[in-house]
Amino acid sequence: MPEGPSLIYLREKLSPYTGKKVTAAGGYTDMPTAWLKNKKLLEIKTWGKHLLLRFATGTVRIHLMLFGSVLINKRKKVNASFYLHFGKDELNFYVVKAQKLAQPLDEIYDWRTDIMSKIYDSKHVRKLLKSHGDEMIGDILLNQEVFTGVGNIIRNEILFRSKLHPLTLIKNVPSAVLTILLKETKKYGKQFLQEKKAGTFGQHWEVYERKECPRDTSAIKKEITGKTKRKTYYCPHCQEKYR
DNA sequence: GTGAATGTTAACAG
DNA sequence: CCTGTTAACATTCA
Repeated sequence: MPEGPSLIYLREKLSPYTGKKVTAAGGYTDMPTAWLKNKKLLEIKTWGKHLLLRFATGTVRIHLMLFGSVLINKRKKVNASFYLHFGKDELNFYVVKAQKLAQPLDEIYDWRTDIMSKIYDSKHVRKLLKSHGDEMIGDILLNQEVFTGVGNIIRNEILFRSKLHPLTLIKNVPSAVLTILLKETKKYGKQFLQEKKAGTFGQHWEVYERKECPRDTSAIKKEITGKTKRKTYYCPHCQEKYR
């Protein structure tokens, strides 16, 4: 479920509950839940892969990690790690991490790096990249402080679409290529969201889980690259490694 | 039945 | 202390 665009979609599905009052809250999460009773859900926000449920006295931050899921007015057989009831309606969160945030969200989060944010600022991201010159582009794309909301699928797809090799050092990425990458990040994020909504997600991957490069039919490589312990899919033929 | 996966981090080893 | 590895997560899919 979770990369930045999935969270936007989730927020949309939960939006009817903004302004509604919580009648019960619980779950096996470590987070205390008693404080939520009779509180009105004021706002739902996201920061990358964080779902933020804001109440007057604090915010619930939910992370779906790899296995998380959310059901509205439905239940699984297993217990929810967190749930909220709004009268007859219920939101059930499974295998999620929930945490209470006390501070105002603007003090915690920099919205400029969130690829799905209205105020996403690619110039700012470019500036952040300067201090990571000796790291590899494939690694930095999963750094949530820099590319907030990018996950492994987005990472692989935008590297391919930018014809950029994951092992390229950030300082060696030509400025024009970086511009393309930043543009593709935003663009593919939008496409990801549209496909989620349309139910066609996964049908248009160009490199992720593909065997063959759609540009030149050469073999796609699948291996752990860089420091991040995640599988990288790339075309060694058309994704250039700049030195 | 097995292994891998859209993620993160605490715990541990060296 | 710093750095890297591993396990864990009331999972789910091919």
